[in-house]
Amino acid sequence: MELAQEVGARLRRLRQDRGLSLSELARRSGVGKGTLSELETGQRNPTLETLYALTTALDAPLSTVVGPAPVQGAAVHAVLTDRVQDAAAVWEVYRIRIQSGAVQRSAAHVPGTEEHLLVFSGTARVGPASAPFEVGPGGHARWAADVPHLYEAVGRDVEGVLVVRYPVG
Amino acid sequence: MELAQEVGARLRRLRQDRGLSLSELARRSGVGKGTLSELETGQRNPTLETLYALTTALDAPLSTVVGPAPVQGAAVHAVLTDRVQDAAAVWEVYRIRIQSGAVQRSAAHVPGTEEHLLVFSGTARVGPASAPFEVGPGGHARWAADVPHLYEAVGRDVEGVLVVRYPVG
DNA sequence: ACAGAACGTTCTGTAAACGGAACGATCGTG
DNA sequence: CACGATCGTTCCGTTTACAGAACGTTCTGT
Repeated sequence: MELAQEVGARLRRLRQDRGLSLSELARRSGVGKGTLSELETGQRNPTLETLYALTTALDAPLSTVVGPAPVQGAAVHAVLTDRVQDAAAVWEVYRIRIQSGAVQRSAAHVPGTEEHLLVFSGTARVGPASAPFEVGPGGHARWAADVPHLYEAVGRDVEGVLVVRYPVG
Repeated sequence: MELAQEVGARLRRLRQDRGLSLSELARRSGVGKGTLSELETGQRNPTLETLYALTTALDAPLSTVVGPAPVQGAAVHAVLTDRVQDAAAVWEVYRIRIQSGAVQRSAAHVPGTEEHLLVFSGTARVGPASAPFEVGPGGHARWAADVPHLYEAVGRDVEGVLVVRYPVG
């Protein structure tokens, strides 16, 4: 998808999630109504100032509209917030939400891959498919991800941070 | 600092870190040399397309130039990558680097505050000032931060993720 | 059914972001 | 010392992102 279209779609979604009309957001942000309409439909290439005015009025960080796209699975919704590489390994940090009512299974990753989960809220059932374990709010789990593993929310949805480490190469 | 100036300064720094001349980056990114010069000095309000062309040529995510500013302390360098709030608490996720050769001390935070550290590389000495402990690569530590605590790198610099949880109010 | 208001889109004139050319400054190199 | 190459800045004509007006459409209330 075209960059401007992607950003426009995210803006529109963000605005609608907050129940704002296009006219109302235009008023609050000081951005022209016409400008906003064309931005949301991907017909314009916004300036930094305009994006900033809009995300501020929407009470969202700029990264919400320009950041990487979320990864969506059966029960897992994740967005990459950081990525670090050193001589031996790559670390990827995801903001993760596990939705209750479904189980997400993941195949084995490259040998040496390891995952960490830090739970903010809810209780998760994660780890190797053969022996998963539960982690509650404030808890931490670590498991080898070079075997099949799964993610599941026990009861309410789970919010947290997932860190994946895999060897470089 | 003005937004355009802040972004300009980050672009300049990013380019210089890679040892590129302004002319060379202009050539690689397809962005006009004059445009780039004025951007870096904060005299222009870049469009999304221009920012994208530049960060792509610099092999950096867009968030590097539009993301939040780093927090710098005696030994700790941290940037906030995410912030989540629910009914009971606020969670802040930081990419953290602890530089060796200095100890960073932190006063007690609000009661109920808790910190987690996930170490990517290096060995950290962290936790309550009265009883710190060591965490190596791939390790995880958790401590109460409502008492004085400290951060220190043992040997080489430490890279990792720091998560701070504090009660809402 | 008809006002009136609010919605999102399209139009219009202006300000400014763009690429590229011209410029002086600072290098190495013969 | 020239000479050419490359640096970053300033200038210029074109393109386009902007704010605001004008527009057709969809509600809501009397």
